[in-house]
Amino acid sequence: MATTEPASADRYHHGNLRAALLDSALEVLCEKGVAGFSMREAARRAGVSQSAPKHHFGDTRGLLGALATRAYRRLCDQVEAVELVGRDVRERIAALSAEYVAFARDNRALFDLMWRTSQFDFNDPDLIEQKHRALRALDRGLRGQDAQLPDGANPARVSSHAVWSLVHGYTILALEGAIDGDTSDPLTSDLLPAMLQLLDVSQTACDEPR
Amino acid sequence: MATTEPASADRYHHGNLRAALLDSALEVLCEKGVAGFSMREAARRAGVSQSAPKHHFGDTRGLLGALATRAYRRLCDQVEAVELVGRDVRERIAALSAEYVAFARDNRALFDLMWRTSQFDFNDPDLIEQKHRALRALDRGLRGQDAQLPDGANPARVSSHAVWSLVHGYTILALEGAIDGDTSDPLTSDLLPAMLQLLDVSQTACDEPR
DNA sequence: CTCGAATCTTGACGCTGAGCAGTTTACAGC
DNA sequence: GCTGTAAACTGCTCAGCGTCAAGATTCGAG
Repeated sequence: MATTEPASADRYHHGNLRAALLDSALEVLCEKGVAGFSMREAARRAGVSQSAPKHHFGDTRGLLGALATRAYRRLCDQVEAVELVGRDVRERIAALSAEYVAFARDNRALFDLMWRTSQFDFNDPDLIEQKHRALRALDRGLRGQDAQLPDGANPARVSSHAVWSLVHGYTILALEGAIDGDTSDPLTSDLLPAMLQLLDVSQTACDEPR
Repeated sequence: MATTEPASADRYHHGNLRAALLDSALEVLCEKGVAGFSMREAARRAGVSQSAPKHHFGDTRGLLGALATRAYRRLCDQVEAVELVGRDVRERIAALSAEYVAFARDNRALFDLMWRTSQFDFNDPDLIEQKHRALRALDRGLRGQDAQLPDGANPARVSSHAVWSLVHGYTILALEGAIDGDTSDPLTSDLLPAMLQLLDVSQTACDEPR
């Protein structure tokens, strides 16, 4: 549980409470979902009093924010790991999409939390940075063939946003059961690849925006 | 407020409490969001005791479920209204997409609720029916040129699911601020149409599912 | 060693959802 | 018109929640 210290049970100062609380909070979040989350429960599982989290996270929103920060970091890491492997555009996009869906499936409550910005506030600079880092990594990885274009270039942006929107929408709808996709293994499920095939990522589009 | 009866303030039996509670609950939901929703508050605004809702909705999940049912019905009605007008495939899809985004923008808390199935249970047959009705209407409207195909036909399904996924994903990401799209007027904003243009809804796809 | 700052506990307040007993009303049968 | 039963609603109670204030304990710089 504790990362560095054994933290013998009866010490007044925990030593590594912030990390321990994040762990127990994640546990609670996964079990009970965003709606059923409770800060007291997280504190209880970390073996500290109910108001111990206050000093580290302020309030519940702060704790959830810290959890979301960690989630963005992990997603970004996984995305970046994939990105390096693939070479061909379609192949890379397919791999990234599968990774995205897999992340959502394996960290469902966390994935839920990430796109519910009303649950936490964005005063924490670390949160902002990690979120932007993840978004940039996704945008970079999901671009079409003109991936080398400077950041402001429109067509590539449209393309990556389209792919991301499609994958994100599919992820949610499939997990919610609105679409009959097989989320248990998005790699072998053929619905997402078939849909991506409909997206012409090679064309630059925007010739006539209307 | 009350739909049929004036319900003079001091009557023991409200007369139309179920509808009144749905109204006040919607009001609370819009103001406080899904997370800050409170059944007591809804009862308070309807002018009845805290436990009055129990008889009509059971518990909070039941109330939220009833709210979601109404939301599905409204979405379906709006979708069906659009569907009849457009004739050309792309034109119809564009109109439907704009309608979808507009609905989400104008009923944000409600839209949030609709895709959070963990918040309510699906024992209510009315809820199930309205949701299926809405999904079928969307699927019908968002199909490509082969819209006449029987329901089991795969390619049309893939096409409509792709469009829906893209629009749904865009809606969420744009509303969450992750994408710089203009949700204030999805009709004139050019991001969504540009993305839809990338989706080749005319081709039947699925030639090689891999 | 000392003293301030950081960390954690205890106790309290008002809020929430939920269950239970009781009160008031509507209504069908006579 | 009367009565009994079911429906609709109230009031009370309980446990759990987030948050705050005050106090106890420990750390660490000087």
